[in-house]
Amino acid sequence: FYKAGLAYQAEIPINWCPLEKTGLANEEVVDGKHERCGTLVEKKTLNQWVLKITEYADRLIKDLGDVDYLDRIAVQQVNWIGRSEGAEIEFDLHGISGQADDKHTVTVYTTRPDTLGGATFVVVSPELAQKWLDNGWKASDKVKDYIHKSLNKSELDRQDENREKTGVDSGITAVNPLNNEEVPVWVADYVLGGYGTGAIMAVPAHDERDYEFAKKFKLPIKKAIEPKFIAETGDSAVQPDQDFIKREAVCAVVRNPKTNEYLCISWKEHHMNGLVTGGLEGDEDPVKAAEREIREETGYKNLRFVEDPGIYIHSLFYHRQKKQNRWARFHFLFFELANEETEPVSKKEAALLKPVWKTIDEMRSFFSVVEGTFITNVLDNPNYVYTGEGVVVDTGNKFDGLAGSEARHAIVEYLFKTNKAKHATKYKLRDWIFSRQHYWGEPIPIIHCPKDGAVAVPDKDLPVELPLVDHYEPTETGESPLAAIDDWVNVKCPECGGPAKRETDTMPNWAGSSWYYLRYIDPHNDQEFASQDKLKYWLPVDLYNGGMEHTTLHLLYSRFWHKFLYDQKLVPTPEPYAMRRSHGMILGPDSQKMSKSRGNVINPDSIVESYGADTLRLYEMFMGPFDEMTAWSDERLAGVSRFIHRVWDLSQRLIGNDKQAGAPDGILATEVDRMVHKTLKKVHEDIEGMHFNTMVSALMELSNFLNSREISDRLLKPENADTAQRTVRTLVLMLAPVVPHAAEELWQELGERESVHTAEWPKYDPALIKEELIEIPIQINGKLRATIVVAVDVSDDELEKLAAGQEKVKQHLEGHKILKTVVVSRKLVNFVTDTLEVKATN
RNA sequence: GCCCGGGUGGUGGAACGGUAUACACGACGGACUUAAAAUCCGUUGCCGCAAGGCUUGUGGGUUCGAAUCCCACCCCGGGCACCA
Repeated sequence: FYKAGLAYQAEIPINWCPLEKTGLANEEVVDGKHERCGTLVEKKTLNQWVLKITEYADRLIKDLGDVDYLDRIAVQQVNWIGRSEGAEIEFDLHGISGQADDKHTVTVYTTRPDTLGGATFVVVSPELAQKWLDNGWKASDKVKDYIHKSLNKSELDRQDENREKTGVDSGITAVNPLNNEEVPVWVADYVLGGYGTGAIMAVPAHDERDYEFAKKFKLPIKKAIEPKFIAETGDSAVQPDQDFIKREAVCAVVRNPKTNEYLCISWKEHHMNGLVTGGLEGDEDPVKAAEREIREETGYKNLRFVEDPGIYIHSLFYHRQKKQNRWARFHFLFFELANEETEPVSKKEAALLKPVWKTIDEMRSFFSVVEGTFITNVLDNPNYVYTGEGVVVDTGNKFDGLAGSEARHAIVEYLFKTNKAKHATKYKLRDWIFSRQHYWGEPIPIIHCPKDGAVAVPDKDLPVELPLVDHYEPTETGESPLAAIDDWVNVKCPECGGPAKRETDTMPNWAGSSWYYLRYIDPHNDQEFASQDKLKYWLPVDLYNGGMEHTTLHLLYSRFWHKFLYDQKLVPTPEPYAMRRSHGMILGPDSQKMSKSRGNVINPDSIVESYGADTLRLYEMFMGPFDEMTAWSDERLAGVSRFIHRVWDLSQRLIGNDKQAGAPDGILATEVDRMVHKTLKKVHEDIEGMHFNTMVSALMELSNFLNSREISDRLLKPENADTAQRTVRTLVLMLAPVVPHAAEELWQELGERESVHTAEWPKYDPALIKEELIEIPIQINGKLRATIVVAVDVSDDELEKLAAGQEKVKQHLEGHKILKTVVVSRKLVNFVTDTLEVKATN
């Protein structure tokens, strides 16, 4: 990695465990404590080796398309990498001296440049502010104090604060490049130093975090966009090839103060439910227009105008009566009912729609218009912040009317001309901190020379092995314990031959686990980690199953590592694992996670001791879907054990029938073969789909079938020995994957000398599975009323006739007219009658 | 808060839009036994003597037909979490 330019050293604040005196990876810290020892974690800045996994971020996302991972695993990987597309925008700063490069600017990262007009302040992270201080910014003591305190906050402090935002006015101002407005710059630790540029433009009108901060510190809130909703489904979905007719309109929110319900409208023709709305005629006063619409549509005439909160939304829909695409800009106006007096509504309106009163909760499920959720949110929450897409307003007509990505693009392009903005892509994924200060772990093969700097250990001296020591206690300084071992540390520089020192940090556990599967392919090779031929033969790994706890870090590191080797032409595939699945967890008998403190731990060894490994294995396969959690149950375990005994006894009896006299029972053979091959098909498919629980069910069903009095009596007759032998062989082969030990013994008893596990997997014969008779359900109005058994090749007409002739069916059809008959070939018959009413019961 | 899963009998769980509750556990009844365990046979979604009715978290929708598809909501589990 180092030679390829993908490893570097940096001063990095890390989590430090004061008890074990070692740096910790983020994943070793839980709730501010070291996961292993429970010690409170501290912050410490150390010089660390780091691998540039972020350079592979895009490929790690894109190549997920070429592999078959369990959905949620792929999704978790994508979320963890956290790619976001946005823009970097530069604000000029006033009132700062000595900032980096004397540029006196701050660059912010945003995914929403379309909301730039609503940026009423800028927030920089304490980390960035500290940099400014280092570069000579003369901040007030209060500001310096805040920066200092936030940088020294431990993980626990950060979480303890319950997310109450803190911050301080820096005294600096910034110029919004879109409208040249001068806005204050604040320092606050809700902005992360490690993400983006470490600074943001705050748009309180369209970002919940900024809104919270603005509220707390009484900063201005300015609207930059008006919500835009497009109907994409249902009756009013916009027609793709039609222009939009734009209308200014009002939307009346009418509350009945007595009941706290709101006046809604239900359109009769199409399924559309919303509020009272209407177009503005000419330069009509909006309040007047709203009152007129309320009267016309609902008849309520005594209204009290409450307020105009300045809410406008854009709603794009298809107007069915007018047959046109509409783009309505609704002006929301709030009214209360003075009294419930109404006047008659015109016939025309009454035919179209009817008024209904709904509470906010009822509105949620009632509304079918696209803006429905927005309306209930606004009514429900006085602090509702709209963060969705919208139409840009208030930019002096430069960008007004544009929306969404079009607006974002236009604004960035415009600012790009004056070097004030550019498109940028950011990731949540950070580079991989690769240093540990343990004794254990692979030593990082670097030699530090005062003259040549960090030099890679020459290939011929690899691998660097850990020295044998009596003690490997940690040191006080944060250096690896290896630093104290002089004759190991002190070496000659491979470049200049002068005195130099080995790197004493070691690699994390993840290092080895990133590529162990490659070594498994060729474990005795002493020339290379594996031969190219063997790698070509075996890679990629066909199926990698592992716990969910390794679906982000280990899996991501491992894929990165493999891709690096691929780039170095050391492995033949870009991805290590073709398929990735994950098993669920087995919970204790109390349905809780197993843990010593709960005392609900099941020890597999004791199960093996009392029931045997076959029972344990089969039970685990049977207990539930492979990838879901299930609670342990001793009773069910015993049930599985009983099954094994039954199938064992059955097999013994079948094997015992090796006499061959008389004419075999052909009907029995057909029946048994059909069942065996049906099971074979199911078992095969279930193994492929990893549905092991139903695979075991199928085997149980087969066993029950063969054990039934009717079948087993005949199967044990000497003349049917061939059928018995054939059956038991297939049965044993199918049992082999789930009860390997018992199956192996039975296999030997069948006279085989090779292992059952190397025997060829049986194939099912589709011809044997074919049924001659099938059972057909007969429904009336979708309800099962009878079943009939018919020949497989029955025609639809015949089927209908047979169905109609059934006694039960006749009974239920009596007095009803058949409106329609649905016949699904060889599947089902459904009679639809004139009424769904059922005969009254007395 | 966001992103994934999931919600079906007393229990674990089955079910290409087409007979809901396969398979197993438990429970109940019976056989064998002096007795118990083990084993074997039978019954077992709920209501009802029955005919029949009801039932897949809740409420709507699509369909001849929905556990399954669509919308809204509730609950449980997991992951991420001030990522702009």
